Amino acid sequence: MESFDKMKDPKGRKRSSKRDPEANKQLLIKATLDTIADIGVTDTSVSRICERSGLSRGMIHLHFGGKDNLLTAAAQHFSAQYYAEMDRLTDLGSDASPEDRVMAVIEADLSEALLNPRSTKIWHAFRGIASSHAGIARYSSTQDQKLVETLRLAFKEIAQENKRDSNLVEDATAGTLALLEGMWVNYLTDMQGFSRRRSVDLVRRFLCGLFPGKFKL
Amino acid sequence: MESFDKMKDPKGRKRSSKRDPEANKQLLIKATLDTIADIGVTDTSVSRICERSGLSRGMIHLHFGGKDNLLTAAAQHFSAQYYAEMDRLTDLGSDASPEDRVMAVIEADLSEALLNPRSTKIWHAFRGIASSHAGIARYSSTQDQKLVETLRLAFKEIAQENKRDSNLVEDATAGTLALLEGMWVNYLTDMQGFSRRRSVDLVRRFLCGLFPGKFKL
DNA sequence: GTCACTAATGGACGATCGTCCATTAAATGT
DNA sequence: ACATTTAATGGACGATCGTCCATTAGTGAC
Repeated sequence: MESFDKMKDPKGRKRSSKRDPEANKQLLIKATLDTIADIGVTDTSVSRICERSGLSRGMIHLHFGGKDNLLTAAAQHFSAQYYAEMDRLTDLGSDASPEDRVMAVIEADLSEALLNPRSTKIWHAFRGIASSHAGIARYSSTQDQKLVETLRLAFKEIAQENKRDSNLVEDATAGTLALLEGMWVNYLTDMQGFSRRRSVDLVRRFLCGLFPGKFKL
Repeated sequence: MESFDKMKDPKGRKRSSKRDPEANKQLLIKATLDTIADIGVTDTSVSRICERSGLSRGMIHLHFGGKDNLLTAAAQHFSAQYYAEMDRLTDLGSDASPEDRVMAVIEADLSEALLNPRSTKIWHAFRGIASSHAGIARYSSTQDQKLVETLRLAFKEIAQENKRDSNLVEDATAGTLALLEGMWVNYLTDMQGFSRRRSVDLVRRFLCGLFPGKFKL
């Protein structure tokens, strides 16, 4: 009747036709994020998530111990995926100029890979409930330490050439992240009228003002 | 037994001891916003709102026709209140310099009157569900036409003195609003570590870079 | 093939959701 | 004073919520 071929894992072992707890956990997380992006957190219920994932209603309690934990896991997954993609997109050679490294972060953050309808909706949905959901709050901050450090270091290199007061580096870092936040909001509010190129240029222009001579054009 | 004095309206007529539909509508809106700030949109139910307002459960359907409409009305009220307060705080004399007018907007937006735990939580809660709630979406945009126009006009006056390309005014306007958005997010994320003065100075510094010689110190 | 074990199912459960309405209470008109 | 109108109440209603568990099904060991 049917071929009983076992689907092979990348690692070659384990992984049969049915029964794959880890895959199902990922499937539930995916379904959760898709549902949030589609109909909003408010209407995202256990039933709806299971319905979308094609799994049974008991799975959430089985694998995550409840809806709240699934939501937290989804937020964590989403955050990790964002920063992983950010890393991938900003992997310049180690000899890249600090300006280029800063601009790489900006362009990555505003690229379609990171800034798209799905991610913006999810991001703001999580942020909106973060203050009443401790688990999610941990993953709804832009203050990823590594990314902040990347910017801070780059700005430091730029600043010490034309030495200025110490706050410049901190202000440039915080200001850049704040500007990017604002761009995401603009995108969420009006996706049609949003222009990635114009947004990149706007941030660049602000940085050009902060570091005269740098970030030109 | 009891004095039957009618409480007098400012207008002197109408307004008795009980039965005040308009006041109850406002009470419900207030209770809705307080509940959202307190326990989040997700847990804000009809019962909880009524419980907080001290009114009966039937009132919402009676006065607003349903929860959704109440939420929309609350978003509208919140937005209107924000802009009214913004107006009040930026009511400089008509001879104020454009720089002062811009800085007034920035300082108002970051003042405790507008930026406080309650307003930030409500604001982001509404924004989070805006994309799945058409009624709320209309009131969760920073793009209040009047405020944008205020900034645009001020930047125009500044720009034409040291004439530059046409995009400068638009970029300064959009960038300022984006920076302020980012500051609100910073505040929501870390209220303890947030400094109003430093945030104002950060925005000023970016503008100083954009308009050399202006916005100094 | 049998057994032990774990993944997965889907329905039962009480709680709560939002809506609606018959009833009561207050204000107004005559 | 009484009738009319409108505000306000609070419980009934079915639907859906999230949790939990008895049961079934798939897997690996022997």
